[in-house]
Amino acid sequence: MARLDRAAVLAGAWAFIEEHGIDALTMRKLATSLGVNHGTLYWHVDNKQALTDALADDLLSGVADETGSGAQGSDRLTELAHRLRSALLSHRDGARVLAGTFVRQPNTLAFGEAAIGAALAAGVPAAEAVLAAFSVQYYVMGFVIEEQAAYELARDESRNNGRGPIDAASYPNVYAGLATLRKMPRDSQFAYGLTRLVAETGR
Amino acid sequence: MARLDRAAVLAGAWAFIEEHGIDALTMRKLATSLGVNHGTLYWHVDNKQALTDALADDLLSGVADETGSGAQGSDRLTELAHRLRSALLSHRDGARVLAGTFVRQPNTLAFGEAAIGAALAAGVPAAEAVLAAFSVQYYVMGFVIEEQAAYELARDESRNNGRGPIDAASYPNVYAGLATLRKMPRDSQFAYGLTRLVAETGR
DNA sequence: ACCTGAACACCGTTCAAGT
DNA sequence: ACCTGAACACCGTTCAAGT
Repeated sequence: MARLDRAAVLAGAWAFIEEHGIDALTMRKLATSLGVNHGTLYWHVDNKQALTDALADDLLSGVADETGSGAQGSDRLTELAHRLRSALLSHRDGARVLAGTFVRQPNTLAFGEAAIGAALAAGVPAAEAVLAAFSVQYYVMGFVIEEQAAYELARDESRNNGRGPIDAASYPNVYAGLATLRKMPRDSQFAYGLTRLVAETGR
Repeated sequence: MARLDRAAVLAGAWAFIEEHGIDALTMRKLATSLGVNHGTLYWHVDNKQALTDALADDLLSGVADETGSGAQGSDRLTELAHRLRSALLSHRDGARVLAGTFVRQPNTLAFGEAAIGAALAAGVPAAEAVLAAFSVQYYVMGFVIEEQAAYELARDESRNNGRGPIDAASYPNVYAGLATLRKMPRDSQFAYGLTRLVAETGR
Protein backbone atom coordinates (compact mmCIF):
# COMPACT_ATOMS: atom_id res chain seq x y z
CA MET A 1 0.00 0.00 0.00
CA ALA A 2 1.42 3.32 -1.06
CA ARG A 3 1.95 5.62 1.82
CA LEU A 4 -0.53 8.42 2.26
CA ASP A 5 0.20 12.07 1.73
CA ARG A 6 -1.83 15.22 2.06
CA ALA A 7 -2.83 15.23 -1.62
CA ALA A 8 -4.12 11.66 -1.35
CA VAL A 9 -6.20 12.62 1.68
CA LEU A 10 -7.79 15.49 -0.25
CA ALA A 11 -8.44 13.27 -3.27
CA GLY A 12 -9.96 10.64 -1.00
CA ALA A 13 -12.17 13.25 0.63
CA TRP A 14 -13.49 14.40 -2.77
CA ALA A 15 -14.15 10.83 -3.79
CA PHE A 16 -16.04 10.26 -0.56
CA ILE A 17 -18.08 13.45 -0.99
CA GLU A 18 -18.90 12.50 -4.58
CA GLU A 19 -20.40 9.28 -3.34
CA HIS A 20 -21.99 10.19 -0.02
CA GLY A 21 -22.20 13.97 0.17
CA ILE A 22 -20.49 16.41 2.52
CA ASP A 23 -22.86 15.76 5.42
CA ALA A 24 -21.78 12.12 5.56
CA LEU A 25 -18.07 12.94 5.62
CA THR A 26 -16.44 11.96 8.89
CA MET A 27 -12.77 11.58 9.69
CA ARG A 28 -13.33 7.98 10.63
CA LYS A 29 -15.22 6.97 7.49
CA LEU A 30 -12.72 8.85 5.34
CA ALA A 31 -9.89 6.99 7.03
CA THR A 32 -11.62 3.67 6.40
CA SER A 33 -12.15 4.52 2.75
CA LEU A 34 -8.43 5.23 2.52
CA GLY A 35 -7.60 1.95 4.23
CA VAL A 36 -6.00 3.56 7.20
CA ASN A 37 -6.55 3.94 10.93
CA HIS A 38 -8.47 7.11 11.66
CA GLY A 39 -5.78 8.50 13.93
CA THR A 40 -3.50 8.59 10.91
CA LEU A 41 -5.42 11.40 9.23
CA TYR A 42 -4.26 13.77 11.94
CA TRP A 43 -0.71 13.32 10.77
CA HIS A 44 -1.64 14.77 7.37
CA VAL A 45 -4.19 17.33 8.41
CA ASP A 46 -4.57 19.40 11.58
CA ASN A 47 -8.24 18.62 12.07
CA LYS A 48 -11.53 18.35 10.22
CA GLN A 49 -11.91 22.10 9.80
CA ALA A 50 -8.46 22.34 8.23
CA LEU A 51 -9.41 19.54 5.86
CA THR A 52 -12.56 21.40 4.85
CA ASP A 53 -10.64 24.63 4.35
CA ALA A 54 -8.17 22.81 2.14
CA LEU A 55 -11.01 21.32 0.10
CA ALA A 56 -12.51 24.77 -0.34
CA ASP A 57 -9.32 26.22 -1.70
CA ASP A 58 -8.73 23.15 -3.82
CA LEU A 59 -12.10 23.79 -5.43
CA LEU A 60 -10.98 27.18 -6.68
CA SER A 61 -7.60 26.16 -7.98
CA GLY A 62 -7.05 27.47 -11.47
CA VAL A 63 -10.33 29.36 -11.69
CA ALA A 64 -8.60 32.73 -11.96
CA ASP A 65 -6.04 31.56 -14.49
CA GLU A 66 -5.73 33.22 -17.84
CA THR A 67 -7.78 31.32 -20.38
CA GLY A 68 -6.41 32.63 -23.61
CA SER A 69 -9.90 33.74 -24.51
CA GLY A 70 -8.67 37.28 -24.67
CA ALA A 71 -11.77 38.45 -22.83
CA GLN A 72 -11.30 41.87 -21.30
CA GLY A 73 -13.14 44.05 -18.85
CA SER A 74 -16.77 43.15 -18.29
CA ASP A 75 -16.49 40.16 -20.62
CA ARG A 76 -13.66 38.86 -18.48
CA LEU A 77 -15.78 39.40 -15.37
CA THR A 78 -18.57 37.37 -16.96
CA GLU A 79 -16.08 34.67 -17.89
CA LEU A 80 -14.78 34.55 -14.33
CA ALA A 81 -18.31 34.17 -13.00
CA HIS A 82 -18.93 31.22 -15.32
CA ARG A 83 -15.62 29.66 -14.33
CA LEU A 84 -16.45 30.08 -10.65
CA ARG A 85 -19.79 28.37 -11.12
CA SER A 86 -18.15 25.53 -13.06
CA ALA A 87 -15.61 25.05 -10.30
CA LEU A 88 -18.31 24.88 -7.64
CA LEU A 89 -20.25 22.40 -9.74
CA SER A 90 -17.19 20.26 -10.38
CA HIS A 91 -17.71 18.53 -7.05
CA ARG A 92 -20.87 17.50 -5.28
CA ASP A 93 -21.85 20.01 -2.57
CA GLY A 94 -19.06 22.29 -3.80
CA ALA A 95 -20.84 25.53 -2.97
CA ARG A 96 -21.61 24.42 0.56
CA VAL A 97 -18.03 23.31 1.07
CA LEU A 98 -16.88 26.80 0.14
CA ALA A 99 -19.63 28.61 2.04
CA GLY A 100 -18.73 26.73 5.20
CA THR A 101 -15.24 28.15 5.25
CA PHE A 102 -14.43 31.68 6.40
CA VAL A 103 -10.87 31.57 5.37
CA ARG A 104 -8.83 33.75 3.10
CA GLN A 105 -6.80 31.32 1.08
CA PRO A 106 -4.61 31.63 -2.00
CA ASN A 107 -7.13 30.65 -4.66
CA THR A 108 -9.95 32.62 -3.09
CA LEU A 109 -7.74 35.68 -3.08
CA ALA A 110 -6.59 35.06 -6.64
CA PHE A 111 -10.19 34.99 -7.78
CA GLY A 112 -10.98 38.27 -6.04
CA GLU A 113 -7.86 39.80 -7.48
CA ALA A 114 -8.80 38.81 -11.03
CA ALA A 115 -12.44 39.85 -10.67
CA ILE A 116 -11.59 43.29 -9.33
CA GLY A 117 -8.98 43.64 -12.07
CA ALA A 118 -11.61 42.85 -14.69
CA ALA A 119 -13.97 45.43 -13.23
CA LEU A 120 -11.22 48.05 -13.32
CA ALA A 121 -10.39 47.15 -16.90
CA ALA A 122 -14.07 47.58 -17.71
CA GLY A 123 -13.82 51.18 -16.61
CA VAL A 124 -15.41 50.90 -13.20
CA PRO A 125 -14.09 53.66 -10.91
CA ALA A 126 -11.46 52.41 -8.45
CA ALA A 127 -13.78 53.07 -5.52
CA GLU A 128 -16.46 50.79 -6.99
CA ALA A 129 -14.47 47.93 -8.49
CA VAL A 130 -14.55 45.79 -5.34
CA LEU A 131 -18.27 46.26 -5.05
CA ALA A 132 -18.86 45.24 -8.65
CA ALA A 133 -16.58 42.20 -8.39
CA PHE A 134 -17.90 41.02 -5.03
CA SER A 135 -21.51 41.49 -6.11
CA VAL A 136 -20.89 39.03 -8.90
CA GLN A 137 -19.28 36.66 -6.44
CA TYR A 138 -22.28 36.83 -4.10
CA TYR A 139 -24.66 36.14 -6.94
CA VAL A 140 -22.69 33.10 -8.09
CA MET A 141 -22.48 31.67 -4.59
CA GLY A 142 -26.18 32.17 -3.95
CA PHE A 143 -27.11 30.69 -7.29
CA VAL A 144 -25.03 27.54 -7.01
CA ILE A 145 -26.01 26.86 -3.40
CA GLU A 146 -29.62 26.75 -4.59
CA GLU A 147 -28.70 24.80 -7.69
CA GLN A 148 -26.88 22.09 -5.80
CA ALA A 149 -29.60 22.00 -3.15
CA ALA A 150 -31.99 21.10 -5.95
CA TYR A 151 -29.66 18.32 -7.09
CA GLU A 152 -29.47 16.92 -3.57
CA LEU A 153 -33.24 17.08 -3.27
CA ALA A 154 -33.62 15.15 -6.52
CA ARG A 155 -31.10 12.58 -5.32
CA ASP A 156 -32.93 11.99 -2.06
CA GLU A 157 -36.65 12.02 -2.67
CA SER A 158 -37.28 11.10 0.95
CA ARG A 159 -36.30 14.58 2.06
CA ASN A 160 -39.28 15.94 0.20
CA ASN A 161 -41.64 13.42 1.67
CA GLY A 162 -44.89 14.53 3.20
CA ARG A 163 -44.59 17.86 1.50
CA GLY A 164 -46.01 17.24 -1.92
CA PRO A 165 -46.05 19.70 -4.78
CA ILE A 166 -46.52 23.41 -4.38
CA ASP A 167 -50.04 24.62 -3.78
CA ALA A 168 -50.89 26.51 -6.94
CA ALA A 169 -53.77 28.32 -5.29
CA SER A 170 -51.70 29.73 -2.43
CA TYR A 171 -48.56 30.43 -4.42
CA PRO A 172 -49.57 31.05 -8.03
CA ASN A 173 -46.46 33.06 -8.92
CA VAL A 174 -44.10 30.45 -7.51
CA TYR A 175 -46.04 27.65 -9.14
CA ALA A 176 -45.94 29.28 -12.56
CA GLY A 177 -42.36 30.42 -12.05
CA LEU A 178 -41.05 26.96 -11.28
CA ALA A 179 -42.81 25.65 -14.36
CA THR A 180 -40.99 28.29 -16.38
CA LEU A 181 -37.65 27.38 -14.87
CA ARG A 182 -38.18 23.71 -15.55
CA LYS A 183 -38.28 24.47 -19.26
CA MET A 184 -35.09 26.48 -19.16
CA PRO A 185 -31.48 25.31 -19.13
CA ARG A 186 -29.67 26.07 -15.88
CA ASP A 187 -27.06 27.97 -17.84
CA SER A 188 -29.66 30.39 -19.11
CA GLN A 189 -31.08 30.87 -15.64
CA PHE A 190 -27.61 31.64 -14.40
CA ALA A 191 -26.88 34.01 -17.25
CA TYR A 192 -30.03 36.03 -16.60
CA GLY A 193 -29.01 37.62 -13.32
CA LEU A 194 -25.35 37.67 -14.21
CA THR A 195 -25.95 39.64 -17.38
CA ARG A 196 -27.97 42.22 -15.48
CA LEU A 197 -25.38 42.50 -12.75
CA VAL A 198 -22.55 42.98 -15.21
CA ALA A 199 -24.52 45.20 -17.60
CA GLU A 200 -24.12 48.17 -15.28
CA THR A 201 -20.42 47.47 -14.96
CA GLY A 202 -18.23 49.84 -16.93
CA ARG A 203 -20.90 52.30 -17.89
CA MET B 1 -41.06 24.44 35.70
CA ALA B 2 -43.37 25.26 32.84
CA ARG B 3 -43.82 22.41 30.46
CA LEU B 4 -42.04 22.63 27.17
CA ASP B 5 -43.70 23.06 23.83
CA ARG B 6 -42.44 23.31 20.30
CA ALA B 7 -42.27 27.11 20.35
CA ALA B 8 -40.17 27.05 23.53
CA VAL B 9 -37.76 24.61 21.90
CA LEU B 10 -37.33 26.94 18.91
CA ALA B 11 -36.86 29.96 21.17
CA GLY B 12 -34.32 28.04 23.21
CA ALA B 13 -32.47 27.04 20.07
CA TRP B 14 -32.22 30.65 18.93
CA ALA B 15 -30.99 31.73 22.36
CA PHE B 16 -28.37 29.01 22.24
CA ILE B 17 -27.27 29.99 18.73
CA GLU B 18 -27.06 33.64 19.76
CA GLU B 19 -24.61 32.69 22.46
CA HIS B 20 -22.60 29.86 20.95
CA GLY B 21 -23.23 29.84 17.21
CA ILE B 22 -24.89 27.23 15.04
CA ASP B 23 -21.86 24.94 14.92
CA ALA B 24 -22.03 24.44 18.67
CA LEU B 25 -25.71 23.54 18.67
CA THR B 26 -26.33 19.96 19.71
CA MET B 27 -29.53 18.33 20.82
CA ARG B 28 -27.95 17.43 24.15
CA LYS B 29 -26.64 20.90 24.95
CA LEU B 30 -29.90 22.46 23.84
CA ALA B 31 -31.79 20.11 26.14
CA THR B 32 -29.53 21.03 29.04
CA SER B 33 -30.04 24.73 28.38
CA LEU B 34 -33.77 24.10 28.52
CA GLY B 35 -33.43 22.17 31.77
CA VAL B 36 -34.65 18.94 30.29
CA ASN B 37 -33.39 15.45 29.51
CA HIS B 38 -32.15 15.29 25.94
CA GLY B 39 -34.52 12.51 24.99
CA THR B 40 -37.37 14.89 25.65
CA LEU B 41 -36.58 17.04 22.64
CA TYR B 42 -37.63 14.22 20.36
CA TRP B 43 -41.14 14.53 21.68
CA HIS B 44 -41.35 18.10 20.33
CA VAL B 45 -39.30 17.73 17.20
CA ASP B 46 -38.70 14.82 14.85
CA ASN B 47 -34.93 15.15 14.75
CA LYS B 48 -32.17 17.72 14.47
CA GLN B 49 -32.75 18.34 10.76
CA ALA B 50 -36.43 19.06 11.42
CA LEU B 51 -35.39 21.50 14.13
CA THR B 52 -33.05 23.28 11.71
CA ASP B 53 -35.73 23.40 9.04
CA ALA B 54 -38.14 24.92 11.53
CA LEU B 55 -35.54 27.52 12.53
CA ALA B 56 -35.01 28.41 8.88
CA ASP B 57 -38.67 29.02 8.27
CA ASP B 58 -38.99 30.85 11.58
CA LEU B 59 -36.30 33.22 10.34
CA LEU B 60 -38.42 34.27 7.39
CA SER B 61 -41.67 34.72 9.24
CA GLY B 62 -43.27 38.03 8.37
CA VAL B 63 -40.64 39.04 5.82
CA ALA B 64 -43.12 39.01 2.95
CA ASP B 65 -45.83 40.83 4.86
CA GLU B 66 -47.27 44.08 3.61
CA THR B 67 -45.43 46.97 5.21
CA GLY B 68 -47.76 49.82 4.49
CA SER B 69 -44.90 51.55 2.73
CA GLY B 70 -46.94 51.51 -0.43
CA ALA B 71 -43.87 50.48 -2.38
CA GLN B 72 -44.78 49.01 -5.75
CA GLY B 73 -42.99 47.12 -8.48
CA SER B 74 -39.22 47.39 -8.44
CA ASP B 75 -39.31 49.49 -5.27
CA ARG B 76 -41.22 46.73 -3.58
CA LEU B 77 -38.64 44.21 -4.82
CA THR B 78 -35.88 46.32 -3.32
CA GLU B 79 -37.80 46.58 -0.09
CA LEU B 80 -38.23 42.82 0.03
CA ALA B 81 -34.50 42.33 -0.47
CA HIS B 82 -33.74 44.63 2.44
CA ARG B 83 -36.29 42.86 4.60
CA LEU B 84 -34.80 39.48 3.70
CA ARG B 85 -31.34 40.68 4.68
CA SER B 86 -32.65 42.10 7.96
CA ALA B 87 -34.34 38.81 8.75
CA LEU B 88 -31.15 36.84 8.11
CA LEU B 89 -29.19 39.27 10.27
CA SER B 90 -31.74 39.12 13.06
CA HIS B 91 -30.13 35.94 14.35
CA ARG B 92 -26.49 34.92 14.53
CA ASP B 93 -25.55 32.60 11.65
CA GLY B 94 -28.98 33.21 10.15
CA ALA B 95 -27.86 32.92 6.53
CA ARG B 96 -26.10 29.63 7.16
CA VAL B 97 -29.13 28.28 8.97
CA LEU B 98 -31.24 29.01 5.92
CA ALA B 99 -28.62 27.86 3.40
CA GLY B 100 -28.34 24.52 5.19
CA THR B 101 -31.97 23.69 4.54
CA PHE B 102 -33.29 22.50 1.20
CA VAL B 103 -36.86 22.68 2.16
CA ARG B 104 -39.81 24.47 0.68
CA GLN B 105 -41.60 25.88 3.65
CA PRO B 106 -44.46 28.37 4.07
CA ASN B 107 -42.44 31.52 4.69
CA THR B 108 -39.86 30.72 2.03
CA LEU B 109 -42.67 30.26 -0.46
CA ALA B 110 -44.40 33.44 0.71
CA PHE B 111 -41.22 35.39 0.08
CA GLY B 112 -40.85 33.99 -3.43
CA GLU B 113 -44.48 34.70 -4.13
CA ALA B 114 -44.15 38.34 -3.06
CA ALA B 115 -40.87 38.87 -4.91
CA ILE B 116 -42.18 37.48 -8.18
CA GLY B 117 -45.33 39.53 -7.72
CA ALA B 118 -43.24 42.67 -7.30
CA ALA B 119 -41.29 41.88 -10.47
CA LEU B 120 -44.51 41.40 -12.40
CA ALA B 121 -45.89 44.66 -11.05
CA ALA B 122 -42.67 46.32 -12.21
CA GLY B 123 -43.52 45.29 -15.74
CA VAL B 124 -41.20 42.34 -16.11
CA PRO B 125 -42.60 39.89 -18.69
CA ALA B 126 -44.23 36.86 -17.09
CA ALA B 127 -41.55 34.56 -18.47
CA GLU B 128 -38.80 36.55 -16.74
CA ALA B 129 -40.35 37.46 -13.40
CA VAL B 130 -39.08 34.35 -11.58
CA LEU B 131 -35.61 34.96 -12.87
CA ALA B 132 -35.60 38.56 -11.71
CA ALA B 133 -36.99 37.69 -8.29
CA PHE B 134 -34.73 34.70 -7.71
CA SER B 135 -31.65 36.59 -8.86
CA VAL B 136 -32.28 39.10 -6.11
CA GLN B 137 -32.70 36.25 -3.64
CA TYR B 138 -29.39 34.68 -4.67
CA TYR B 139 -27.60 37.97 -4.28
CA VAL B 140 -29.01 38.55 -0.81
CA MET B 141 -28.11 35.05 0.35
CA GLY B 142 -24.56 35.30 -0.99
CA PHE B 143 -24.08 38.74 0.50
CA VAL B 144 -25.27 37.89 3.99
CA ILE B 145 -23.38 34.59 4.14
CA GLU B 146 -20.20 36.58 3.57
CA GLU B 147 -21.30 39.32 5.91
CA GLN B 148 -21.98 36.97 8.79
CA ALA B 149 -18.80 35.03 8.08
CA ALA B 150 -16.93 38.29 8.67
CA TYR B 151 -18.76 38.76 11.97
CA GLU B 152 -17.83 35.25 13.07
CA LEU B 153 -14.24 35.85 12.08
CA ALA B 154 -14.16 39.04 14.16
CA ARG B 155 -15.67 37.18 17.10
CA ASP B 156 -13.10 34.43 16.99
CA GLU B 157 -9.72 35.90 16.23
CA SER B 158 -8.10 32.50 16.66
CA ARG B 159 -9.57 31.31 13.41
CA ASN B 160 -7.51 33.87 11.60
CA ASN B 161 -4.33 32.88 13.37
CA GLY B 162 -1.18 32.19 11.45
CA ARG B 163 -2.62 33.87 8.43
CA GLY B 164 -1.87 37.51 8.99
CA PRO B 165 -3.02 40.37 6.83
CA ILE B 166 -3.37 40.19 3.08
CA ASP B 167 -0.17 40.47 1.07
CA ALA B 168 -0.51 43.80 -0.69
CA ALA B 169 2.17 42.92 -3.23
CA SER B 170 0.50 39.68 -4.39
CA TYR B 171 -3.07 40.92 -4.20
CA PRO B 172 -3.05 44.68 -4.73
CA ASN B 173 -6.65 44.88 -5.93
CA VAL B 174 -7.99 42.87 -3.00
CA TYR B 175 -5.85 44.83 -0.56
CA ALA B 176 -7.08 48.19 -1.84
CA GLY B 177 -10.62 46.89 -2.20
CA LEU B 178 -10.89 45.72 1.39
CA ALA B 179 -9.59 49.11 2.53
CA THR B 180 -12.37 50.72 0.51
CA LEU B 181 -15.00 48.45 2.02
CA ARG B 182 -13.79 49.13 5.53
CA LYS B 183 -14.68 52.80 5.08
CA MET B 184 -18.14 52.00 3.80
CA PRO B 185 -21.29 51.11 5.74
CA ARG B 186 -22.48 47.56 5.13
CA ASP B 187 -25.82 48.90 4.02
CA SER B 188 -24.20 50.82 1.19
CA GLN B 189 -22.20 47.78 0.13
CA PHE B 190 -25.40 45.79 0.05
CA ALA B 191 -27.28 48.47 -1.87
CA TYR B 192 -24.61 48.63 -4.59
CA GLY B 193 -25.23 45.24 -6.15
CA LEU B 194 -28.91 45.25 -5.33
CA THR B 195 -29.49 48.54 -7.13
CA ARG B 196 -27.76 47.22 -10.22
CA LEU B 197 -29.67 43.99 -10.15
CA VAL B 198 -33.02 45.74 -9.80
CA ALA B 199 -32.19 48.58 -12.20
CA GLU B 200 -32.80 46.33 -15.19
CA THR B 201 -36.05 45.14 -13.72
CA GLY B 202 -39.13 46.58 -15.35
CA ARG B 203 -37.42 48.17 -18.31
C1' DA C 1 8.36 9.99 8.69
C1' DC C 2 4.25 7.64 8.94
C1' DC C 3 0.97 4.48 11.15
C1' DT C 4 -1.62 1.65 14.93
C1' DG C 5 -4.36 0.98 19.09
C1' DA C 6 -6.52 2.52 22.65
C1' DA C 7 -8.48 6.00 25.24
C1' DC C 8 -11.40 10.28 26.24
C1' DA C 9 -15.14 13.18 25.91
C1' DC C 10 -18.47 13.78 23.22
C1' DC C 11 -22.65 13.06 19.53
C1' DG C 12 -28.03 11.83 17.53
C1' DT C 13 -31.69 8.74 18.13
C1' DT C 14 -34.74 5.28 20.27
C1' DC C 15 -37.70 3.51 23.68
C1' DA C 16 -39.40 1.34 27.81
C1' DA C 17 -40.94 3.18 31.88
C1' DG C 18 -42.66 6.69 34.74
C1' DT C 19 -46.13 10.84 35.99
C1' DA D 1 -49.44 14.41 27.06
C1' DC D 2 -44.93 15.02 28.43
C1' DC D 3 -40.60 13.53 30.59
C1' DT D 4 -36.63 10.38 32.49
C1' DG D 5 -32.98 6.95 32.20
C1' DA D 6 -30.52 4.03 29.96
C1' DA D 7 -28.90 2.09 25.93
C1' DC D 8 -26.91 1.91 21.04
C1' DA D 9 -24.10 3.17 17.43
C1' DC D 10 -21.65 6.59 16.36
C1' DC D 11 -18.33 11.11 16.44
C1' DG D 12 -13.39 14.24 16.61
C1' DT D 13 -9.06 14.43 18.77
C1' DT D 14 -4.91 12.97 21.30
C1' DC D 15 -0.97 10.28 22.09
C1' DA D 16 2.06 6.58 23.52
C1' DA D 17 3.98 3.03 21.08
C1' DG D 18 5.41 0.75 17.04
C1' DT D 19 8.04 0.45 12.13
